[in-house]
Amino acid sequence: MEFTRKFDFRSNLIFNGLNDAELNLVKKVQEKLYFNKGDKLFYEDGVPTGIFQIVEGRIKKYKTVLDNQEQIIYIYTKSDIFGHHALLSTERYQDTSEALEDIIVNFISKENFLMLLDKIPKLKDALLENISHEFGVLANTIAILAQKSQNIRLGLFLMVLQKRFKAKDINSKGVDITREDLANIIGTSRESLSRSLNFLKKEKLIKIEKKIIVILNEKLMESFINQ
Amino acid sequence: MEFTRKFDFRSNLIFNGLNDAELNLVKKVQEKLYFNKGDKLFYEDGVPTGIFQIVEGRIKKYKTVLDNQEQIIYIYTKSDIFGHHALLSTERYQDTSEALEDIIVNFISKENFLMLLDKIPKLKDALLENISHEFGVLANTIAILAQKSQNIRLGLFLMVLQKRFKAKDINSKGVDITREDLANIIGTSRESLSRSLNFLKKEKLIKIEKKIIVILNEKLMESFINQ
DNA sequence: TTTATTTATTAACATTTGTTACATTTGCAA
DNA sequence: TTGCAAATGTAACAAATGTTAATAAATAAA
Repeated sequence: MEFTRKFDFRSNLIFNGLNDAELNLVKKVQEKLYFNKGDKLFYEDGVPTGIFQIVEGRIKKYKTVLDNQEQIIYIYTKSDIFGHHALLSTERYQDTSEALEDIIVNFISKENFLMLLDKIPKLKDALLENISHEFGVLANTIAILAQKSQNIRLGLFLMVLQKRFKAKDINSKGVDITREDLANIIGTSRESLSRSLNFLKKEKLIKIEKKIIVILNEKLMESFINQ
Repeated sequence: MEFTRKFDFRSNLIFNGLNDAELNLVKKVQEKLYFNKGDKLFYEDGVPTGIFQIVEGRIKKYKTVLDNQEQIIYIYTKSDIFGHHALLSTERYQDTSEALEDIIVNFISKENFLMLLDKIPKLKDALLENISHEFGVLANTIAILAQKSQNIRLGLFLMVLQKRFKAKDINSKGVDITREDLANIIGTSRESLSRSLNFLKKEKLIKIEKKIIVILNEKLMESFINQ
């Protein structure tokens, strides 16, 4: 399977198969919401309120471990849909989602979303397909986190993020993300992450300009990751 | 949320809401299959053939990383259902499933399963609920693997496995699993796992009898995990 | 601008984990 | 049983990562 697909949720495709009438139904119940950088759209253990689709900006979804540790599960970008898992599992939110910058999202309340599921049968199929795919993405993530060294984990997630950011934002110059967040993606500390960034720089696999990390040669990086 | 539930797929509940007529439909298309220890029920990258429910025995589901590394994603036990993700995501199998002992499974072919989905609408809802829940389980797993030390990872997965094995098998005396498999669950080497097992023994959190690992005091182990 | 505050980097040292090599135990077949 | 092969355990050393503390750079506030 293609590299990107193995680590990408592709949740933006959920509404893809709908016809115009069905899309109008969706649009009718969407509510545009604005959040500031650092705002939390929902909290771990909170009661699910609805689902979100990003119009502009990025959010991080993370789990808190013992109050002082944070593990980022995914960085969502423009057009991605999230928050549906908790709704469909009839459990509480399993994670927290927080805006990485000022963002705009389309919100659909739980009641409206369940109504849509009722009126548009193929939506259920699309969701089944999407969540099953996302399950595979998390399984891939587990394998990488558990089996790979820090340098390789970093290289891999930098590839994933650069491709994702460039696909969603024509102006993206590379991976612009705080070191703290990047450390919480690959499961290490800020200090130790710095060391790994230095290693990749020394190997001429990346450069850093104004804190933005740029992969210099994707082919080389891929062979580094697969070593 | 309850400790066990956070790490348990609960896939055995998928057929739970069905009435007698619907259950009969399911039974009619189930085919009993026998596998020997070490047999593989399906392979990573293989075309999905159908779904499986364990009648007797256990299987491990794992991903292969670069031919020489193996990451176990889950240990399935009696009554668990698996193999549905690949079918629903319309992708290839994302992992390999292998019998840990001689096993019996009920198999439902892809065609029959899709027929069941068509004839029993609530089955789709049950699957949506289950896979959404499983998504949360994998997210929890990621957080533990990425954020916790080896000793704590070991303690936690021993708890999860002991509870799972005892719930499904009245005769279970503890965690009976090869060291290689246990290492591939917590993401370490056999040698290093030995060291961690020794540590837990020294702390009087476990004992090992005839290779079977037994947690001596679940309360104590829980507070160790949450330190 | 200047200053304050946050964020990032670096270095030194401690701890954990990986690796290699070998010893021991266990399970199974002859 | 006996002997062999596989699985498990141990020890010593190497490498990777965690941690603490100090410095530097970038950003926000005055």
